[in-house]
Amino acid sequence: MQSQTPESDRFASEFRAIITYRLAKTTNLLNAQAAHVLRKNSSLSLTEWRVISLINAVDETTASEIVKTTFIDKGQISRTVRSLANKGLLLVKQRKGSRRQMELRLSTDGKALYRRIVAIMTNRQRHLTREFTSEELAAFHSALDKLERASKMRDFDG
Amino acid sequence: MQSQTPESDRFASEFRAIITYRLAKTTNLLNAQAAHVLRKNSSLSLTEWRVISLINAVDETTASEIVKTTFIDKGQISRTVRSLANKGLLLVKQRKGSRRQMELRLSTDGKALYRRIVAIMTNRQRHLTREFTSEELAAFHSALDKLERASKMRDFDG
DNA sequence: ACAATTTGGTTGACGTGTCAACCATTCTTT
DNA sequence: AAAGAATGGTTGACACGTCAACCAAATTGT
Repeated sequence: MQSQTPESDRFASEFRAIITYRLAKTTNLLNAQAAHVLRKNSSLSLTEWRVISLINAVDETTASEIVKTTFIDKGQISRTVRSLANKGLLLVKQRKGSRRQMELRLSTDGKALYRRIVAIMTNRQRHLTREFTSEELAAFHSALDKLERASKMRDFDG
Repeated sequence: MQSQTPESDRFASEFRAIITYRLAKTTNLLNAQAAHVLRKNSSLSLTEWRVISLINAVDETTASEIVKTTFIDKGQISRTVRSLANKGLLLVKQRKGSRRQMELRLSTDGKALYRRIVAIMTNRQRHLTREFTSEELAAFHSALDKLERASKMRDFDG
């Protein structure tokens, strides 16, 4: 092996400095990794997996609540919910006292699948954060918080 | 103001801890912001903008070099290059001594556009990192490096 | 009680991302 | 010099994300 920097060096200095570029690249790599792991161990897409773990976490929820927490598109959630229900992983029923809100829960199969996959994903999470001290991790989260707040602004001309 | 957590609290604790989830969400918010700013000030997509600034940085390059540095899909780069060339922002010519490699440079229009947009994007970058000390910024980059390295692993079952 | 607004969810159209197959050219090996 | 492998780039098919229009139910204001 001759060099472990796969990146051409002419680009490196300029672009490593641009935070959004770095962030997008790392996120893409991590999402691709997650998608790969999911494909290998299930028939879930990344979004499906996120929805499943979200529902598992609170036991029972609605589509709109998922939208509010994840910022994933309404339409995408709607379709993902249907696809999970079709696969028999999700139970959808009218919320009592409402003719519009849908109560979402994992089915028995859904719970079993969740348990199987979460074990793998927890391994992954451990692997990803292996080199982090807990201070580093906290600092990282706080940096993401700052960026998230700063992402609300829309105008940088004027 | 009554509370600055827009997120339903039932989800918060579980999910804030999952680093890839946090990362994906922040990246999506930032990408949406960038896309919005670009739409408002130009007719460039985010990928087009990235390709333009990449080319600007090195003055002259090829499609495959862009692929290697960005990890953006070959095909997508190919189409983006064509679309930029059609808009007159990019000059594409056969690299001398090769009948296959294409030399990519910004046209005069491309350079002018770059200068106009980069001013806005630099404002944005400043705004995004305003609350960061330089140590925090360095720590953040180093965290991304670690994650990037850890993203190479593919198996977490076994 | 009525209209106006908001909320929960679905759908269609369209743009972007991703994968794999493919072709022509160049490099390596023999 | 020919065969095989690697490289640079294009294309088509398809999955996924994003936007806007829409509908029905629920809430608010008068």
